[in-house]
Amino acid sequence: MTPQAADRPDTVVASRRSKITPEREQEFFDAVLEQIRECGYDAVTMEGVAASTRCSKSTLYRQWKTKPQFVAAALRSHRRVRFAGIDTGSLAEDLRQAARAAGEWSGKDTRLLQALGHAVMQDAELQQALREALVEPEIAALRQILERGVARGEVAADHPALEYVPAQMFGVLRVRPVVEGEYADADYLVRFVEAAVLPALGLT
Amino acid sequence: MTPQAADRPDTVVASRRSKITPEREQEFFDAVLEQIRECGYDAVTMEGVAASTRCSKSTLYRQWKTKPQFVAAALRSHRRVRFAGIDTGSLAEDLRQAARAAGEWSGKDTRLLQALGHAVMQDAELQQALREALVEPEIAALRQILERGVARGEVAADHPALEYVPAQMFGVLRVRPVVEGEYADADYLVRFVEAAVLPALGLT
DNA sequence: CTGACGTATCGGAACGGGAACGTATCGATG
DNA sequence: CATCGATACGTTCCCGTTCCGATACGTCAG
Repeated sequence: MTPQAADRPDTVVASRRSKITPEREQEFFDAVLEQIRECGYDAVTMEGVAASTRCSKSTLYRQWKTKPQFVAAALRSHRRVRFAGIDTGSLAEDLRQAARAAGEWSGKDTRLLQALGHAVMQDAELQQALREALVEPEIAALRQILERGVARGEVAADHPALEYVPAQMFGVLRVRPVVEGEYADADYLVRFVEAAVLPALGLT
Repeated sequence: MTPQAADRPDTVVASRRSKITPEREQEFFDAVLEQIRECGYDAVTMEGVAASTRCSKSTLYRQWKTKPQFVAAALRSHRRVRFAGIDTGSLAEDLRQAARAAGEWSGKDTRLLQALGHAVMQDAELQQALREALVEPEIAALRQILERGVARGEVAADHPALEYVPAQMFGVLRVRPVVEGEYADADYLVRFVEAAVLPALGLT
């Protein structure tokens, strides 16, 4: 169960009949995600991605059988946890930092989530890829922050507001564009945390 | 600037060479909105709407020039304020009632908002129709509830949590399906109001 | 180590198939 | 006699496939 040269034969063993370097692959992924953000999932075309990356449709279809699979692969490559590594020793400060981190999110991934929000209901693989890439890691990281606060005794483990914190953060993030017409930036989110989240948790 | 019979000549002046009664028209609107909820905006077809209402495509295109205009008309006909008429004399109770009202929202209009969320970025008329039909009236009604609470002295007019209440309500409403995998029902929203919103406003 | 050769992959382009928009025709009907 | 429903049509668009020449990688002889 410890394949070393077997599963990644490219860099060392070389050969690699595919001439697509990981960097090149990432260009494809970046391009399709960008087009999704701009035009929505349905409006994205393989031709468009091919054109914008100056590759051919054949190349894309050689690597991924179908458009949803291609998009799902792009999403999986996108997995990154932005709330990770936040641990200041204070729950209030952790949440402020999380808000700040989420603010940089704002434009890019919020639009992605928005654009894929409904397309996801049609394709199970897409659904799972989206959750695993953008939603669950962040939620889990946020819950960890809260649990550490509970462990330090800053909040009671059964405090009723606890369970709503992740939904609140993501909710405000996603909904401000609709309600106020502009994306939620770091400032807005930090103010929100201080005005609503912390007081609800009893952290003054 | 006060055309009365001119812009709505149908009901009273009647006759109207169009044989489409307002009830029939509403059937078209209901059908297209339902299909949008199920399949998303892009996947909705005029043929599908025609089939499901047993009318012909020609009939639809005689009344509305294009698909976005048709959908926009359907949205405009959908305008209904669900938070209106809430006035119990207590801010906390008003907010609980609003949460309950929003819970019935949940399935139908949340899915609609989700499905149109990105299509709206392409067509300005759609954008405006969606905001006027589903978003602004509810926000305005919610703000009125808050203002009455301020007027009664239940909350300070400059309480920092005030401005975030609408975004919080809508945010949690829209995001719970993504975070927890199920729609936000009335119970969930009322618990949320009591656990998070009211404490943040200092209403115990 | 070097240089030529075979071959698999690449990019380009064209193609078939299908779906949906929007138009047009036509008979039926009230 | 205008409007309805049905149907067929032209157009456009995109998915996914296929073919072809060009290119560059990997290999091996010298």
